[in-house]
Amino acid sequence: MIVSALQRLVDEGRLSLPDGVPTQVRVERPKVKEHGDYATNIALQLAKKAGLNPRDLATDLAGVLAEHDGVSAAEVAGPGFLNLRVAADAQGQVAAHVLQAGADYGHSELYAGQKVNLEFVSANPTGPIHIGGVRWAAVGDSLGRLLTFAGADVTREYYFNDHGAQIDRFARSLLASARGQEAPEDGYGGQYIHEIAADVVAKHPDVASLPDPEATEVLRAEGVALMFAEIKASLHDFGVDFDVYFHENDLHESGAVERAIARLDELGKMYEKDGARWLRTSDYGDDKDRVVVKSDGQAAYISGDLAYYLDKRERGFDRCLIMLGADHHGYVSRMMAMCAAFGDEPGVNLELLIGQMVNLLRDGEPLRMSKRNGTVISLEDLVGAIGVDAARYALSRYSTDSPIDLDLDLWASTTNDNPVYYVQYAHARLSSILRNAADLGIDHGLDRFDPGLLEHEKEGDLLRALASFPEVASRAAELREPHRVARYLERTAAAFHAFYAVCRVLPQGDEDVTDVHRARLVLVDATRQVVANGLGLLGVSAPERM
RNA sequence: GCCCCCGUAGCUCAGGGGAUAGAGCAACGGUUUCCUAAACCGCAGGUCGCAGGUUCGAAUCCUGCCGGGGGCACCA
Repeated sequence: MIVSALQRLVDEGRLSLPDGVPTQVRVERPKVKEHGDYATNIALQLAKKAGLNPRDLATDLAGVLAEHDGVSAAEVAGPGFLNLRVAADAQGQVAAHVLQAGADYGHSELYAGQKVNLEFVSANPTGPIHIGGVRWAAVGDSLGRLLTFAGADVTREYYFNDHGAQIDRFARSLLASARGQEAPEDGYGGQYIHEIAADVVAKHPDVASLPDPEATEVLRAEGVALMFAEIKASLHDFGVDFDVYFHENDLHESGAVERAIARLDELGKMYEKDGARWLRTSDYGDDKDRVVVKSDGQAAYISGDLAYYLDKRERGFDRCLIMLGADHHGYVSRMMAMCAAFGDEPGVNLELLIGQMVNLLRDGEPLRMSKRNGTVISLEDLVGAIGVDAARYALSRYSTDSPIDLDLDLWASTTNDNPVYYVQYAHARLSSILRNAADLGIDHGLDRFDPGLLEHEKEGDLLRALASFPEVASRAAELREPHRVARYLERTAAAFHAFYAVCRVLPQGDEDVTDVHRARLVLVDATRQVVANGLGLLGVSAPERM
C-alpha cells in the first residue's frame, strides 16, 4: 500500500528517487497508541535520497494514503513518522477472525515444509532429572509447540546417553549399594541409587554375589532401564513427551560412528597425529582440532555427536536444533565446525541454543547440589513444591539468556506474585462471562456481529492486543524465544482486565440485550480463544474456573 | 590468558535502530448493591555499568574497560 503510494508520488513527478521505489517498506505497530495503529519511518529513510525534508515527504504520502479504504487517518508526527489509523469496524473485525480461526488463530506458514529436529533435555540416565534439565523441558517443549504452530514438522528428540564412563560410574555406584558399600569416589550417591539397586536386587537376588563384571553389567542394564523409565514418566507428568528417544549406544553398535568418520575422511577433514585421529575443526573456526578416535582406539565423545548429526540429516531433517546448558557452551564452536566439515551450513542446518542456569534458593541461600551426595532437586521436587503450571510458566517466562534464581519458599508459599495466576485468572474470568451469557440464552453468533460497536478505548486496546498475537507467535518461533508468549499473555490479560473494569459485557437486571452486548461477547469469546492459544503454546492449562 | 551470557526502577525482569525507556512485586492512596477484587484506578520511583564510535536518531549495533555468572581435556 505504501509502496504503491510512493510509486504514485513518483509517477506524478512529486518525488524522485535515484534508487527507485523500495519494494519493501517496514511498517510497525507503535508501542504508544497515540501513534496510531501502524507507523512507518519510510519518510525519514528516503528523505535524504529524495533531497526532501522528511516531514514534507511524509505529508505528501499521508495525503495519498488517507484516500485508501480502511484507513481512517494518516498523520505526520515527530521528525517525519507517518502514523496510520485503521477504521473502527476494520479493527473490530479482528475478533471475528479470531473466532473463525479458533485454535488455529496465530498459526503461520513460516516453516512450512521444513522438517525440524528439536533435541532437548537429553539428561544422562544416571539420576533423576534435576532442576537444570527442567528448564529445557519447559522451554524446549514450548519451542516445539511454537515451531509446530509456525508450520514446521517438528520431531522432539531425547539423546539418551547410555554409553561411556558416566554410565560406568552409575553401574559401579549401584553395585556398591547392592553390596552395602560406600559409593565409589567418582560415583553417584543419594537415595535414588539405593532404591534402584534394591529394585534390581529384588529382580536378580544373586546380583551382589556375582563376579564384578557380570554384576556391573546386570546393574547397568537394569538400572539404566529403570532410571530411564522414571525420567520418561516424570517428563510425561510435566506435559513433555518425546517422539524419539535416541540411544547413543545404537550409533556405536550399528557402525554409524565408523560411517560418519569414513565420510569425513572422504571429504579430507581427518588426519592422524600421535596415534589418534583428528578432525580439522580449526578450519571452521574452532580453537583447535578435536580428537575423534583416541590413541587407544576408543571413540572419543565427539564421534557420537558426528554420527548423531549425520543420522539426523539422513533422516531428512532440514534443521537440527539442540538445546544446551551454559556449561556446554564450549561445544558450540566445535559442533558448528563439525557441521561445516560435513558441508552443511552452521546456523541453518545445525543450531545450538545455549541457555543459562537455574539456581535454587531456600531461605535466600543458594542450594548446593551435588550428584555425589545425592542432594539434587529433581523435577518432582519442583513440581511438588509449586505445581506443573507454575513451574512451566516460571521457567518459560524469562529469556534463556538470563540465569534464573528460583526461591523455593517464595514460589511455594506466596503464589500471589506469580504471573501465571494473573493470566489464568483472566481466562477463568472470560470463561465465566461466556458461561453466564449461555445461561442467559444470549446468542453472539458472528452473523449478527457489528464490529463498529467496539469503539471504547479499552476495546481498542484489547483488539490491538488480539491482532498482534500471530506476529508474537511467529516471532517467538523464529527467535526461539518462548518467553515472548508469556509476556504477551500478561499484556493481553492486563488489557482484558482493564476492559472488564469499565465495559459491562452482559446486560444487568432487566436490561434488554443489545448489539453492544453481543459485540462485546464476541470480543470476550475471541480474547478467551487467544489466551487459551497462548497458554497452550506454553503447555500451561487454561482453567475455566479458579 | 581465551570463549559465551548478563549488567535497565528498592527487588525480579521486558524492551530484535525510532517518538515521553515499560511491567510485575514491594511502598503509599483509592475502587465491590450487578459479568470471578487472584481484579481495577491513581501516586511514586531511572546517569539503561563506564568511556568512545557508527547513525538524522542508540538501552538496542561496533570497540575498549569495569563488575557478576559459566566454560575452556586423547572426560562424558
